[in-house]
Amino acid sequence: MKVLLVDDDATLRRALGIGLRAEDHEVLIAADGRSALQAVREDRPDVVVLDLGLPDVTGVEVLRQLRAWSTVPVVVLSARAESTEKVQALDLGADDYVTKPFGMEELLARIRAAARRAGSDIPVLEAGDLVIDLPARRVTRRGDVVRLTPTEWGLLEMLVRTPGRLVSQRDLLHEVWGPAYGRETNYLRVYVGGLRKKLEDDPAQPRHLITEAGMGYRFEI
Amino acid sequence: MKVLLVDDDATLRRALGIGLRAEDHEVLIAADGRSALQAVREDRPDVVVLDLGLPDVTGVEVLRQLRAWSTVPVVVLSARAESTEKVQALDLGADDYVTKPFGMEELLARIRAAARRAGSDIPVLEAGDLVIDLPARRVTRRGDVVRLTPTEWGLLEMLVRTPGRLVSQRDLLHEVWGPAYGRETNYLRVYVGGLRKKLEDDPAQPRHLITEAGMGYRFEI
DNA sequence: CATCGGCGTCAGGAACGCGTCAAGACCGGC
DNA sequence: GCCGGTCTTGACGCGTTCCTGACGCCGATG
Repeated sequence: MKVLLVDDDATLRRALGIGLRAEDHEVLIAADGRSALQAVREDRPDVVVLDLGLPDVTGVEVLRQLRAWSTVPVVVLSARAESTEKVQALDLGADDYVTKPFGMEELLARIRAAARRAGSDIPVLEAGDLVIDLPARRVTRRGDVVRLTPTEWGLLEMLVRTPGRLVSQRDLLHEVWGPAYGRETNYLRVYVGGLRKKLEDDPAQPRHLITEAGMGYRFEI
Repeated sequence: MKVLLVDDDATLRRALGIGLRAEDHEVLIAADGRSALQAVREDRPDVVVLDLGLPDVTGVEVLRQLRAWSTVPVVVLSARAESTEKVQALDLGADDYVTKPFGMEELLARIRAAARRAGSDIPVLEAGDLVIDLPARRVTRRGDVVRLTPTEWGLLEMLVRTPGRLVSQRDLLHEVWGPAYGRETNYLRVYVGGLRKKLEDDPAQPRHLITEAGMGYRFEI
C-alpha cells in the first residue's frame, strides 16, 4: 500500500516512515503542501497522512484543494485538540483526526482503517452494458467476457478508479508505463483505441472512454 | 482442517491452539486484522476464529472486509454480550458468536459446527462435466474419478475457491510452492498444462482453466 | 485559405509470455 | 537397493502483446 506522509518535522517523518515500512507499506514523503498536492496527483497514494502544521500553506487549505478532485483517504495529525479545527478538518473530508501526542500503534491502526474503508468502495462498476469487476479483474459486456491485455487493464483500471473524472495523459502514462514515459502520448492513443474497440458499441462515437483533447481521458458511466 | 485464529491475546491463542491441534487441525495465527485478512487470502483456511477486540481495526471491520470476497465460515469471540454488537456481527455474516468466558469444549464444538455447515454449503462445484469436491479432495469427470497429484490439487483448489476470479501468478506460486518461488512461472505453465490434460475436453482449447497472459489464471465454471 | 497540433487508425516487426515435451532429480514404499 | 510416481528444469516453437512510425482527419489558429 502506498502512503503519502505530509509533515515538515523530519523526526516525525522518520519515525512514522519506519513504522509504515515495517508493515510493508510504500512510503512517499512531502514536506510542504505544494509538493503534497503534486505527489497525490502524480503518484496516487492509497492513503495520505497530513500534518496540519505546515510551513507554506495551512494543512486545512491542502485538504480543501485535495478534496476538489480526489477522494483519497486522509488521516489528519494535529498538535491541537481544539474542537473547531477538528470539526473543520472532518467537514472538509478528512477521514480521521489524530491529536498529538499519539501512540504509533494507534496511528498505524487509523491509517489501516482509513485505507480499508476507502478500498471497499466500488467492488464492481456497472456502466451501461458493461460490468467492470476490478478485484476479479474481469469485464463483461452484455454478459460476454471481454479479454484485456495487462496494459489495457492498467489503463482501464486507472480511468475507472475515478469514474467521470478527468485523468491527465501524464498521470496515465506515469501509472501504466512508468515515470520515464512522460510524453509518449502515442501509447495512449493506441491503447485507448484498442479499449474502445473492445468495450464500445461504436468505437468512433465512444460513450464511456471520452477524450479531452490536450488534457487526458475520462471514463463516463 | 485449517483453522485461522485471530486474536491479540497470546495466552488465549496458545490455549486454543493446543485444543485445536489436539483435534488434528492445522492452526494458523494472526494477531491483528491486517494479517488476518492477508492470511485468509493467502492460506485459505477452512474456518476463521475471530476475536472482536483487536488492536488495529475492529473485528467487525475485518469481518466486513472479509465478506466482500470470501465465504469462509467465521466464529466470532467477544468479551461483550451486548446484543447490538452481536447482531451486527451476525448481520455481517459471522456464522456463530461466542461470548467470553467460554469453555474450550464449547468453542471447539462451535468451530466444528461452523465448518460442517459451511462444508455442506458448497460441498461440490459443478462445472460442465466436472464435479469438484473440495472437502473430499475429489474430482470426477463424467462420473470417472480423476487422479491428481498433490501439487495439481493445490493449484486447482486455489483457483476453484474463487470461481471466475483472476488469481495472480504471484499468489498461486506463493500458495502452492511457497513465498520463495516468486517468479518461477514455468511451474505454473507445466502444472496448468497437466491439469488441462486431465480436466479439459480439449486441452488446447480450455473452457475452465483460462490463461490471462501476463497476469494469471482463472477457473471458469 | 494554408498551416499546425492533436487525435485515431493501421500494420509491420520485435519482444515477451505461454504450452509442450522430455530428461533427470527426488522421494516414497517395498 | 529397486521401482513407481512426482517434481524440477531447460529448451523449443508459437501465438500474443507491445512498440513504433506513417498516414489521414479534424478543429484551431493566423
